[in-house]
Amino acid sequence: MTSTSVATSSSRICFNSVCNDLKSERPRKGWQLRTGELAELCDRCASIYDEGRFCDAFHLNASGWRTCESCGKRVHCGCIVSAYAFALLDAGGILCIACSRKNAVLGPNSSWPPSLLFNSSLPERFKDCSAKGWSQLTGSGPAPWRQAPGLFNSSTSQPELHSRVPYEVDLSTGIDRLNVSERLSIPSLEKKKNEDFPERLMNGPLKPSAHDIHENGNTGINCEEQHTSCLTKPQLPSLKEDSSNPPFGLAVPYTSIDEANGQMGVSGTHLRPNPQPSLAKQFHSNPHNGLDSSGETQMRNGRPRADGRGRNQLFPRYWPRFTDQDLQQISADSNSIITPLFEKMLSASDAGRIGRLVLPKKCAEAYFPPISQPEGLPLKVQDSKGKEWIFQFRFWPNNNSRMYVLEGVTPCIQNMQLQAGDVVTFSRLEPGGKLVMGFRKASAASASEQENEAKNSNGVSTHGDAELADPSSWSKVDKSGYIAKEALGTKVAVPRKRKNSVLGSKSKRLRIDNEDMIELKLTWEEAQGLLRPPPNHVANVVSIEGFEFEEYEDAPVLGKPTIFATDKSGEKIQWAQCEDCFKWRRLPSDVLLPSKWTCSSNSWDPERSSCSATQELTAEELENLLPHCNLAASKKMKAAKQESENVDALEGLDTLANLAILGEGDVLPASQATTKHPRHRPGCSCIVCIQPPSGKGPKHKQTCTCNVCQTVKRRFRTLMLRREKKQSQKEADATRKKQQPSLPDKVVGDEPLPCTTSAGNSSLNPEKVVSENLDDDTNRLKSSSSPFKGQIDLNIQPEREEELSPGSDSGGTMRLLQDATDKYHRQQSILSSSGNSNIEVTQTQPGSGTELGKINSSIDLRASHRDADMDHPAIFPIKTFAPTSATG
DNA sequence: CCGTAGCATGGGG
DNA sequence: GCCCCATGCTACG
Repeated sequence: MTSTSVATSSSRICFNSVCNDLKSERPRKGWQLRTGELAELCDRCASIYDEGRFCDAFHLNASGWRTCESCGKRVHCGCIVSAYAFALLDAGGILCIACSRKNAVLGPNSSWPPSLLFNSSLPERFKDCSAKGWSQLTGSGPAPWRQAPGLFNSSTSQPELHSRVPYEVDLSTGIDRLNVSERLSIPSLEKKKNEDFPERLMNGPLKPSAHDIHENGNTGINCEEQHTSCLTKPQLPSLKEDSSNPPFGLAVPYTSIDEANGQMGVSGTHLRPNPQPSLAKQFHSNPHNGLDSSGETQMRNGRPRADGRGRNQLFPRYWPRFTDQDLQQISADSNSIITPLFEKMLSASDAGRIGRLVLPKKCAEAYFPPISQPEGLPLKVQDSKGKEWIFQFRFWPNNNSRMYVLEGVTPCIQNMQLQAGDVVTFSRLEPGGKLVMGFRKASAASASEQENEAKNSNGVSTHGDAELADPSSWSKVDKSGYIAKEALGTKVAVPRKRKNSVLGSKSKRLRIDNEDMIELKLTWEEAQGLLRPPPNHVANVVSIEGFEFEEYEDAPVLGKPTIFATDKSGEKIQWAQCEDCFKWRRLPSDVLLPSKWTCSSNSWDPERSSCSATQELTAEELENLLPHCNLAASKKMKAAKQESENVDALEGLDTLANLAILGEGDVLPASQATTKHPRHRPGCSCIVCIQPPSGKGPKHKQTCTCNVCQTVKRRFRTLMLRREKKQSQKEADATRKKQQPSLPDKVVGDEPLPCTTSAGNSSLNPEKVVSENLDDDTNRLKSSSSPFKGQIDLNIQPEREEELSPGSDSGGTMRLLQDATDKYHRQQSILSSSGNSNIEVTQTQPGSGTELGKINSSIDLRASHRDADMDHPAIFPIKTFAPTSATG
C-alpha cells in the first residue's frame, strides 16, 4: 500500500489502492480527492473509472452497496469514488446518478464536502436522531442524547485512502454541542480539556476550530468555518460547560438536526464533492464524517473515526476500526447502515465471569443513552448474528466521576467466544438505531494493526502478531489472566509491545494480556531441547520398557538447546550453538546455558570465547551430531535471523528459557509484571501460567488413546512397576526390621486407573510415590490402580470447555506435567493427612552427564516424540519437590 | 462458604 | 495533579 503517498502526484503508483501499477507519464485523472486534487490513476484503472465501473471492479466486496430506488441498480455508496454516483433521497434510499438526473429531483451534490459524501446516509440518520434510535427497554425516554456519530466508510479496509488524504477537515469542530443536562453535570467532563491534539480540535465548539484546522493544513476543504458558524455556533446550546463537554456523540447539534434534516434530505442529492462548501449550511457538518476531524491524528492512525465529534473525547484506542467485513458481518441487510461507534479490547475483567464490561467513559457518555442513576438502564444490544442481548448499562460513582459498565455480558461474551484481548465493537444500525455489538478476535485485531505497528519507532517487525494463532490459543488461566497455549509444530510467536498501538495503547494491562503474553508454541523436539535437568539434580533412574529414565526432583529447567555427546576420550560433553555466529562450541556436559548464549559466554573454552574463533566441528560432524530435532531447531534458528516472525518465535522460547533459568523476578523488569496473573510474569512457567486457557485443556477420558494419555498411562505403568519393585524391597527390609503397617485402602483405591493420575504420578518423586501407596499387597499396584478417578483433566482450572486444538500435544503435555505436579501435591496432601510415613526410595545419583546416553525423562514422550531415542535424550524433568511455581 | 455488587485502589497517561 | 479504568477488596445476601 502506498500509504505514504499523500499527494497523488507524489507517487508513481496508481492511486487506486488495490492497484500497484505504475502510472503512466501522464497519469490519467480519476475522482476528486478531498484536497481538491484528482486521483491519478494508471491507464487501466482510469479506464475502468471512466467507464463507471470502478466500484464494481474494486469495491465489489466492500460495504456500502445500495440499490437505486428507481431502477434497482446496485450502487456503491461507500467510497470517495462513488461519492458522486448516487443521490440521497429525502425519504431515505438513494438514486443512482442516472435516475437522479432523469428525475431531475436531485441537484448536484456539489456543495457537499467530499467527506460528507461518505455519509450518504446522513439524512436518514438524522431523522433518527431522536432517542428512538436506541433500543432501550426503559429509561432513556426522552432523554436527549446525541446520536451516534457519523458513519464513515470502513477505513481499515482501505487505510491507504486515508493516508493519502493529506488533510481532513475537522468537521466536528464545534459541533458537539448538544448536550444533555445530565451529561453536563458530569464533573469530570467539565474538567476534561485538551487531552490531546485531536481533542483539542474537537472541543472546538469552542473554538479551536478554524484556526487549528487551518494550521493543520486542511486546505482542501473549508467547511469547517461554515460548520462552526452555521452549525455549531448558532445552534450551540448555551452551555458554558460546553466547551469542555465532550460527551457528545453527535457531532450534529441537536438543534441543528431538524435543520439538517431538512437540508440533508434535500441536499442529499448533492452529487459532487466539491471541496468548497458553498452551501455549507446544509451540511452541517456532517458531523459524521468519519473523516474527520481530527484530521491529523486520524490520518496518522490511518483510520477514520466513527464520528468526528464524539471522538473528541474518545481515545484513539476506542475508535472503531471496523473493516468492511466487520460491517457486513453486523449487517446482513445491505440496506441497513452501520455506524461504528467505538470498540474496546476486552480486558481480563471484561471477559471474566463477573460479566461486567467496563465501558470507556467517553464512549458510554457519547454513544449510550444518558443515565443519571447508578442503576442505569437495560440496553438491548444485537450481536452480529442478530441475536439480541439485554445488558444493564450503568455506572458506579468513582472518584467524582463515573465508571460505566455493561452488566450481564457474560452470556454474550461466551456466545461470541470472546476472550480478553478480543475486541468488541459497538455500532448503530440504521434505520432503527439499534445498538449492535460485534467483535473481532485478537488475531484479527493484531493483523489489522500490523500496518501501524510496522511503523513503530522501535523498528521491530511486528509480524509475529500476524501469526498469532487464533485467539482461542490465548489461554485464560484464571479470571485475571491468560497464558499462551502451546501448540505442536508451530513456532513461538511473541507479540511485541506496541506502544503506539491504537488499541490498548493506554492500557498497560491490556497490553500485557495481548502483547506481553508469550505464546508458547513449540514442538516436542523444541520443548525437550529446552528442558534440562535442573542444576544439582538428583535423579531417580527408572527403567521403563527397556529404557532408563531419570526423574528429577527439582523443577524443570528450560535452557538453550544443546547437543550432548561423548568426545573421543569418552568424556561427556555438549555442543551449544552461539546465538550470534551460530558456531557450535564444546561445553562441559553439565552446564546449563541460558537460551541466549553466545561465544562470549564460553568461559569453558577461552580460545573459543569469541565468535571469530573457528568451530571445532566440521560440517559433517555436525551433521552427524545433530539430531533431527536439533537440526530443525538449528535451521529454525538461522532462519530466525532472517525472518522476523521467527525471531519473535525464538524470543518467545528464549524468554521462557531465560525465565526458567534465571528465575522469575530476577530478570524481568517490573514493568513486565503481568496483571493477568499479578504475581507472575510473562514467561512464567508455573502451573498457573502454563495452564491452557481455562477449559481449554482437554479432559481426556480413560479410554482416550491420544499420545498424551498413552504416554501417561505408560508412564504410570512404569511407575507402578517401580513402586512395586521398591515396595518389595521395602517389604523385605521391613520384614527384617519391623512390620510396616499397610495403608488404608481408601487412600489408594482400586478404581480404574485414570490417566490423570498417571500424569500426576509421573512427575512424582519416587519417594513420594512410594509413600503414597504403601499397600503391602503389591497386587494392588497393578497399573490399573490409582488413587484418582475420573478423567484426565489437563486443565487444572477449567473455566472453559474447549477442545484442545489439534496438534497441540506439546501443550497438552506441558500441562500434563504441570498437572502432574499439581496432582502430586494434592496427593501429598492426602497422604500427609492420612498419616503415612514416607518410605525412602533408593535413588541413583546420576553423574553430571545425567546418563545422557539414556532416555532421561520423567515422562516417556516417545509416543509423541519421534526422536525419543535419539542420542541426546529428551530430558523432561519435572519438579516434584517444593513446587515453587506451582502455586503461583 | 460462595458469588456478587459496589466501591476502592492504584498504575499509567 | 487529574482522569481513566483494570482490578482488588469486601460487605452482603
